[in-house]
Amino acid sequence: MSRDKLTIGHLARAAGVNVETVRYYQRVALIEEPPKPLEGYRHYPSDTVDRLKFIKRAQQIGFRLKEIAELLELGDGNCKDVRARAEEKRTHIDQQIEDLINLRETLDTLITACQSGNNPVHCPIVQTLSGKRLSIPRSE
Amino acid sequence: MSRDKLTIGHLARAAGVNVETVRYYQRVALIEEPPKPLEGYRHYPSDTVDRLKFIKRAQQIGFRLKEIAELLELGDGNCKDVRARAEEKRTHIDQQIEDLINLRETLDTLITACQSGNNPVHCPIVQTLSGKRLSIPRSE
DNA sequence: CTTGACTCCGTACATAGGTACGGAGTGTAA
DNA sequence: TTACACTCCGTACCTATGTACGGAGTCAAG
Repeated sequence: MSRDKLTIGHLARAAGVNVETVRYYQRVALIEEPPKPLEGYRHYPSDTVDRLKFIKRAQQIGFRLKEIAELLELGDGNCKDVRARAEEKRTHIDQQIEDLINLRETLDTLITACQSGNNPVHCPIVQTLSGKRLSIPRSE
Repeated sequence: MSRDKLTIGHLARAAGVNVETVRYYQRVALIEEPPKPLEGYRHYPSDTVDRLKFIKRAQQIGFRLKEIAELLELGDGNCKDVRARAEEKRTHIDQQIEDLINLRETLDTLITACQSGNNPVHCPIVQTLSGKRLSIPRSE
């Protein structure tokens, strides 16, 4: 399997990304740039399609490119290390969720005050942001 | 009240921000740059301290500078409009929370598979990201 | 009057993840 | 063979939110 050689355009279409994105990933060493033949275009092994899809999937579940690069280096056979990364990620996501929930509560408080107060001259939200009322939780 | 005139350094310290940040806010028209006197330094009204603090508080509850600029333009006395912005923001935060919760579940599934499977050669996480197992929810 | 701290101003750099452009070379189908 | 699509390559640009730098001017204390 995986015998085809692709040009960058075919590679990009196969993986569902932009050609420029492929070049960008080469620049940041996420994928390898095949040598340029003396004449003609570069040939990409079709494995690279999988690698690109891997990258996109990992991005979707919240890894950033730097982390994905590490995952790819760990590669297969380092299950424990990979799992550790995923767990770190999970902890971080958890914190983000908590922060957002706090934020939502603050907004709710403001919105409610705004609806009930109905003071057209001194909007409670503006008042609060101006530091004259209520309190804002410290940020993350 | 608010009769003092401040130099940019005093302004920045009073508001708890960096001098460069003040300049930046001027560049993006979030605060006004007072005219430069023929000699000496610019004088900032101390109201600007409040404005800077407003900006920082609004940032803490999740508004970005562009949105804050809009809030400041709406200003006081437009309670309904301000509330509408806050509600939009709330809706968006809600969506973010939902996305993150989905993401967390996906990670949990992967982590669990990784712990129970314990296959050192084919890490379930790597397998999944390689598109050979399970499924990843589409992103936001 | 000198020294040190501060301001002014334009510009570059930083992060993260790309996108866009322009000119030159190449591949291919009619 | 000509036209058109594609590649190659370097570079600039984009969003968002600032930070850093360097040289010149200014202010205030001693």
